Amino acid sequence: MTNIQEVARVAGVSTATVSRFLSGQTVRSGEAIQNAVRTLGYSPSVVARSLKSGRHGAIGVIVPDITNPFFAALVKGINHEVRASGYQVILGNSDEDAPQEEALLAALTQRTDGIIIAPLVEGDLSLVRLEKSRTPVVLVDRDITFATRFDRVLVDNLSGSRQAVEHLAALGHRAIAHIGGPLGSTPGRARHEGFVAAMERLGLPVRQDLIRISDFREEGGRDSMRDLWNQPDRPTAVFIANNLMTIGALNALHVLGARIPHDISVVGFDDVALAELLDPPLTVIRRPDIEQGAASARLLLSRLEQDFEPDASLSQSHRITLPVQLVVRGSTSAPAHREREQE
Amino acid sequence: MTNIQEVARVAGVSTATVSRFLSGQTVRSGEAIQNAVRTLGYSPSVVARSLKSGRHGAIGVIVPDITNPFFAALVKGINHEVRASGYQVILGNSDEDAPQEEALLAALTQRTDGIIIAPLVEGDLSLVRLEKSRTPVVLVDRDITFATRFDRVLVDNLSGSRQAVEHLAALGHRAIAHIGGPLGSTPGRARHEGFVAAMERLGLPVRQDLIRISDFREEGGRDSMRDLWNQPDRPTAVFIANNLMTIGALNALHVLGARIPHDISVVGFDDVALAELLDPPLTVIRRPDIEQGAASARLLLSRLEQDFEPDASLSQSHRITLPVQLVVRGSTSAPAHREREQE
DNA sequence: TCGATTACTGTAATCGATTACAGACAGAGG
DNA sequence: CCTCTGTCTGTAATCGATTACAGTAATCGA
Repeated sequence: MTNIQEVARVAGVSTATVSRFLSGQTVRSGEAIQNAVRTLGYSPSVVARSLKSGRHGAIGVIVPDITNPFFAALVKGINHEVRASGYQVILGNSDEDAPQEEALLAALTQRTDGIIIAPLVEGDLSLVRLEKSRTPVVLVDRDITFATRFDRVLVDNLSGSRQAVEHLAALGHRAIAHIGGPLGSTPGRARHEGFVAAMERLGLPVRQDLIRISDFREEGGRDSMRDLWNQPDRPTAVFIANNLMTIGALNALHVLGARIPHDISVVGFDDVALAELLDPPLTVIRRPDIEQGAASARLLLSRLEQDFEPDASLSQSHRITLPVQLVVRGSTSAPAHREREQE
Repeated sequence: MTNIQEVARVAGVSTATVSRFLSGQTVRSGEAIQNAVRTLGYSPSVVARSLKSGRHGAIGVIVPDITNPFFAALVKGINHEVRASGYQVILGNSDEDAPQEEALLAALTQRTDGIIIAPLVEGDLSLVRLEKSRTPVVLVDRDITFATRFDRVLVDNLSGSRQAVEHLAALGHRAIAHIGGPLGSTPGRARHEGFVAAMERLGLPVRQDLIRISDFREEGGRDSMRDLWNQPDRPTAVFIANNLMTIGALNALHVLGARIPHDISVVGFDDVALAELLDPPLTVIRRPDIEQGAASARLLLSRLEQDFEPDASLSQSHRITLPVQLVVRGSTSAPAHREREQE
C-alpha cells in the first residue's frame, strides 16, 4: 500500500501539504499532488485516520438473528438511510447468544461511532456499561427505562394486540389463546399486556390455560400450539406474538390436521413472506420494519452530527413509536358451531 | 478511553512491559499491571493495533441483498464458522447497486483481512483491481475464469437443473418452460445450460418460446410467468432458476387463477421458507446454503493463517462445488389430460 | 571471585495520517 | 526602503500500541 509519504516524495512536497490538499485546502502544487495520487493509486488509510481523529466513519448494527426476516428488513432500512451519509454499516449477528452479543458490542464500540442494537436481555450488565460510555446508541424494540441516555425506536405493540383481539372478538370469538414471547423483553411483555388489556376491555375471559409464554422461536411456537390444541377445552382462535412462533404454530396445526380457520383462527404479529400464498393466507399485524430501521438510522446519524457541537449533547433522548396495522387475510373467520355449545 | 500509557503509569512500569504482559510474556510486575488494567477498565485499541500490525482481525462479507433468505443463510453459516476464530465479521449490503458494491469493496479492503463476496457483475473492473491486490478473496456462486487468484465456492447448478428436468420428464411433461437468471452470472448461465442439456439428453424439445431470461428478482419472475401463461401454447411445467423469481411466479399464477399442479407443475431452485405450508407445498432444488457460507469462511480463514508463512502463498486457489438435492413436495404432478391433445 | 548466561526492563522507532506552530515569501501601504 | 499582512509551506508532535535494541540485575558454574 502506498502511503502519504510516498505521494509527498513523488510530488516533491511535504506530507502536510498533501494532507491539506486532500482535505480541500488550496496549495501551490495541487496539480503535482493530483498526479502523484493518480499514478500511485493512493488512497488514505482509514485506520491511521481514525487513530488520529477518534472517528471511524462507521456505525454498528447488532441483531440476534439475521435470518429472521424482520431483522433483515430492519438492516435494509438502516442501510438505505445511511448510504448517502458516507458512513459504513458494520453488521454483527449475535446468534441469540448473550456472550457473543457482549463480544460484538465490545468489538463494535471500538470500530464504530455509534450503535443500533436490539439487545437480547434488557437488564444486561453490558448495557449498563455501555450507557456509561459516551457512544451514541439507538435501541430497537427495547423500551429500557433505566437507560435514559439511549434513543429508542419502538412499534405500538399495545395497539397491535388490541387490533388483533378486537378483530377476533368482532368475529365472535371468546376463547382466544395467546402465544407470547419472553416477558423480560419489551415486545413479549407489551404484546402480552396488550392482549390481556384488550380482552378485559371487551369483557372476554382471560383464561390462563389459554396463555403460553414462549421464546419467540419457531420450535417454541410449535410446541405451544400443539399444547394448546391438545387441551380438553380448545381455543377457537389464537394470537401469536411474532413471526417465527407463528410459523411454528402453523406447522404444528398442519401436522395435527387442524383446518384453518374452520377449527381455529390465527393472527400473527409481524407479516411473513409469502403470507398471501399460504393455505390459507395469513391474517397478521404488520409493522413498518424497513421504516423502523430507517428511523433508527436517522436518529443515530443526527446524534453523530450533534456530537460535533458538544453543548447540544445535553439534548434529551428520543423515543419514537411507529404504528402497526391489522392485515386481514384468510386465516380468521367466525368460530365454527362448536362455539355454540360453550355459550 | 484509557490507554496503555495510563496503565503503565498506574502500574509503575513502562508501556513495553504492559504490552508484553498483555501478550502473554512473563513479567515481574504482572500483578500490578493486572490490577491497573482492572481498575482502569483498560482494553487495547484495535485501531492502534491494526495500524501497527497491518492486520484487522476482521473479515468482510458483501452480499447484494440481505433480505434474500439465501444470503441471510449464507451469512449465518459464515458467522457460525468464524465465531471461534476470534475474527469479526463485517457485513456489507450492496443493495444490488454496482457503484455501492464498489464503494463497499474499497472500504472493506481497508478494514478487513479478507473478503467473501458474491459479486453483482462478473467482469467488473473492481474485481480486476481486487485481484491485483493481495487481499484474500472467496467468491460465492461465481465461477470467474480470469480471476484465478480467488477461491470459489459453488453449488452444482448443472446437476440441479438436470434433477428438476428429469423429475418433470418422469412425470410425463414434455412442454417444460424455464425462467432463468442473467446469463452473465454463473448461476443464471449454469442453470440455463443445465436445463438445455438435460432436455436434449432426454430427447425433449427445447422451445425458445418457453424460455424466459429474467433477473433473479420477484418482479421478473412474476412478469415472466404471466407472459408464459398467456402464450397460446402453454407449458405444462416450469423450472424457475431462483427463490425470488419462484415467489414472483407463484404470485402471478395465484392472481391468474392457475391451479398448481393441475394446470402447471412448478419446480424452483433454492428452498423457500414455509415451502411446506404453501398451497400446494413447493417442490424445489435445495442447496446447502448455510454450509456454503461455512465452507467459504473455512477457505478464507485457512488462507489467512497461511499468510503467516509466506512461502505457502504460491498455493493454488481452491474451487469447491457443493451438491444440491431435489425435494419433491406437492407442486409437481403428471400433466393434466390437456397434454394428451398435444401428443 | 569472575565471566557467562538467563530473565527481565526501558528507551525509542515505527505504523500513516493530521495539525499546531513557526518560518518564508510575496504584495500592499506608508 | 521598510513594515505589515496574508498565504502558503515544512517540521515535528500526536493518536495508541508493538518491538528491536541495549542495558541491568540475578544466578550459575568454574
